[in-house]
Amino acid sequence: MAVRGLEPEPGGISEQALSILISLAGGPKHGYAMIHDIAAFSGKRLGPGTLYGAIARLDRAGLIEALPSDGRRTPYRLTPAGARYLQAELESLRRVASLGLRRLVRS
Amino acid sequence: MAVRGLEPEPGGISEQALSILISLAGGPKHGYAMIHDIAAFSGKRLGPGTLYGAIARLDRAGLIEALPSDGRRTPYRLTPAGARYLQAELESLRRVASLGLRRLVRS
DNA sequence: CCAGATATTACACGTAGCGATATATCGAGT
DNA sequence: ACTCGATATATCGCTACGTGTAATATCTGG
Repeated sequence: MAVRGLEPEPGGISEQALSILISLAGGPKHGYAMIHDIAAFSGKRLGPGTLYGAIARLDRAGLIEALPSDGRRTPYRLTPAGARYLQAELESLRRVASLGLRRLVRS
Repeated sequence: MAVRGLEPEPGGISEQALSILISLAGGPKHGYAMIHDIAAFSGKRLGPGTLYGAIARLDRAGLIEALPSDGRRTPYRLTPAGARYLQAELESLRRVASLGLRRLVRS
């Protein structure tokens, strides 16, 4: 990661936290719904510890924010800063992944 | 990460460890050379603690292996398992990054 | 021959990731 | 109405990863 302290920049965020942002890019969701969404598009199922821990950190970092809760569910959505951050991160990721794949075919 | 225990699969690996694999996909390198290569293609400079820690874990996991050292430098290369793992990981990553970007433009 | 780049090792700290566990509520079936 | 499984979140503790820093040694250029 890190979202160390408060800034979204320094070391990047973990793949798990990134999954949360991607999930929220598809529209506001509460935690449990993210688990299913993320499992659907990435095949990886986050445990509750990972999920709610990461949500709390992303919230603190200002990349996501809570919407009014109905008591049982607390939905979250991307903040504008979160959307900007996610886009930059994904573009960089896609670039690096493509580079790696090009290197692999050569060898 | 993880490379938890020994298996390459369970939770995926960190972005830093992935950078090492990508760097080695471009040919065998010793640690210090990886730092420069990774900085060149990703813009992120790994500290020695991060780098050599991750190298040790990847070696233990069987994704990379050491080549004969000249005493001062110890080069590493991808193992076949490491190459297979890297390819699967990068393809999945590129898929997910593209999905995230598609979701972003819609909103 | 001296300074800076190269190259690696070791150590300690903070914290993220994760499983396990606990708790409570909702919906479907009987 | 009752039960069972799915839904939904909170919390705790362990492991180990990422990181900076410092120490060490060697090679190279001026």
